[in-house]
Amino acid sequence: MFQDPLQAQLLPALQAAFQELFQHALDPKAIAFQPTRPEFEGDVTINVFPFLKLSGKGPEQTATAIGKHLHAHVDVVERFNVVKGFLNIVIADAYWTDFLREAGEKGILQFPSSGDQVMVEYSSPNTNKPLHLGHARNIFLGDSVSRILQAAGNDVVRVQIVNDRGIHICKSMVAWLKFGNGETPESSGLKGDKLVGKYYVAFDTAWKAEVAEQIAAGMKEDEAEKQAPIMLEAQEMLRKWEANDPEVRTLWAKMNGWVYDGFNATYARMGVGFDKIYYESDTYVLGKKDVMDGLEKGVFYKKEDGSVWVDNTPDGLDEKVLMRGDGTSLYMTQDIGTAIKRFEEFPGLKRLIYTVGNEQDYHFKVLFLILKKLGYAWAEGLYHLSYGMVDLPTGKMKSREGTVVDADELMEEVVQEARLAGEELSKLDDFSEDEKTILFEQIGMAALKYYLLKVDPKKRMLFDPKASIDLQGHTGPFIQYTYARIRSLLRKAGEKFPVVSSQLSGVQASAAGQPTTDSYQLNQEERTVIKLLHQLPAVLNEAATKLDPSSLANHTFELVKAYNGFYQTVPVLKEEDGTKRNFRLALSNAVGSATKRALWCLGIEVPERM
RNA sequence: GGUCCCGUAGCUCAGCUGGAUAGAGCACCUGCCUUCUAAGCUGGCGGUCGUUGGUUCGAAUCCAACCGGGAUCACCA
Repeated sequence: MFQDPLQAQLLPALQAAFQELFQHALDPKAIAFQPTRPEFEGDVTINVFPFLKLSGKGPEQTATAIGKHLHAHVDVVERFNVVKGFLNIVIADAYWTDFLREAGEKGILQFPSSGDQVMVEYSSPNTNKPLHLGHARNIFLGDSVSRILQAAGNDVVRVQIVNDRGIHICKSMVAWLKFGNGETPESSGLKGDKLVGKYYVAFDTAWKAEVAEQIAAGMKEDEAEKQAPIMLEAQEMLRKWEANDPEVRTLWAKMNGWVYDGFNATYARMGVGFDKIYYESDTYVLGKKDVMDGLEKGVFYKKEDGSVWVDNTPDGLDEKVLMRGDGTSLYMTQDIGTAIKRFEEFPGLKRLIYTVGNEQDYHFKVLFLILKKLGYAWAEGLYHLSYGMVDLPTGKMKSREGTVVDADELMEEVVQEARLAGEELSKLDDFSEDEKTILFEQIGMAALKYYLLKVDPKKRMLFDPKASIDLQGHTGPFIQYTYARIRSLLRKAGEKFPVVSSQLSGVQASAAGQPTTDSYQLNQEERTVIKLLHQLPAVLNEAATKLDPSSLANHTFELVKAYNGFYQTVPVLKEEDGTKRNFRLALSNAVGSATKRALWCLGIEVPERM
């Protein structure tokens, strides 16, 4: 469990002060430390309004008394001032310089191992069509949350469950047999998932034509939709699949194989991976036994037609069917069985996080409740990482209307845009073509990932194509640029002051070998940067707790923004005072390392130059 | 209709365990490249925090109602 080291010093001191001054105990939960607003002097502010009832004194009096006591008893409290009920505390420079030294030595964004194993499920596509923008939000979110949990000390198992069976893939198979003429990814040059998606669309087109024909011949619409010959073929295909028909199974395996090749190429470019992949063709048989067990235990009940239900009305939900009357399974049946299987396979698992869109909020509420009712203690560790839909400026994405944004095309576009912008700046003349390709890939992907991750996951968001390829302002490339400038600065420092470069991780040694942490006086810009750096671990902790990368993304932006202000106004290499220069190099180094690590948590790479 | 989520600057978003004069980016206007990378930095413009009421010393933040937008409530996945 992470605790802010500064608050760890101040909190007990504050409680002791209050006890001594006013003879009352302060509830630690009632105490809120906040960063002092920039218009006042101070680093940490304590709001004493909530304590007034206990202190029996006015706000100024209370704050002043506490301030004096803290100043007298806590080393790091340099001085304080009181504005109304706000006690603004100035923390000693030595505290910040000590922190910076540690940050340089250890890195601040890797917490000690908790030993907890956490499973994160994300992506989980169907195999009948390529990945799109909606998947991109899911995948970047799941990947980033996995990284954040790892940085916070957890052992993370990344999984996805691929929906590789069902009517959807049969549709692609039927259409491919009818219209494909044996087309393959090799013969067509099409990516496997794109090829299969093409036949899914072809199915839909042919089916619609048949429906229109039958309606023209006098059939009712819903009847025509069900009775269209091609639809009957797809259903027949599904039956054969379930009967293990060898021909159907072979075709199914072949086409799914194409899709996986395509998905893997997309995942590779996204920079994400999985430790284990579940397939619904394996898991769809799971759960029936568990439902029957629940029935025996009296957790579920059976209706006259033989279907099995759970009554969740006492919990404010509805009744839910878990198994059909004919004994065949439903989505819920499989999900129950799959969850149980996972905890059997990974007995050490503490938590299981499902990254799934918020249209399934109800489904997961019911699923988790059912597993609790079945008596599984681990059900407390289940969590639905629910995220909002991605809208386009033109409205909702609809696959039927062809308004989906393809993930591969999207990535290609942002990378091309990065190339255009990069070539224009003509800063990269000495880059080889290969180096440029890598750089533009990094920049484009940073733009895309940051754009999708900076927004609170649970909120619906708008995808503006123009803004997503922006390289300026509140963007991933802006942060990368700051990092590249820091790296450049440090490279030059290494050339000009070779001795210094070996000491960058330590602030303590000046050119003369004298310790400087005790006496170093921070200027305004240094102080601002170092405080934001100091907050970063708490932000990581919050991101890990809330499973929300956006807080980390936003704070990292604030940090590098502050650093840019420092960089612009405070000389580093040009500083003649060796102590100051070393300190500023160490500060730059620490910001660079932390930035790199924070971006890593977002799945974003950093270039050494750009 | 029941349940859940959302509504903050022209646009996109922070802030929401109640606290000081509500922030950032984009856009628009302005200044800064003979000095460490100008993919940067400065300054300016821009707000009845959906509405109304309540709780409180104090509300964008909590509560209620209403308005507007969305999701969900299948023997689909």
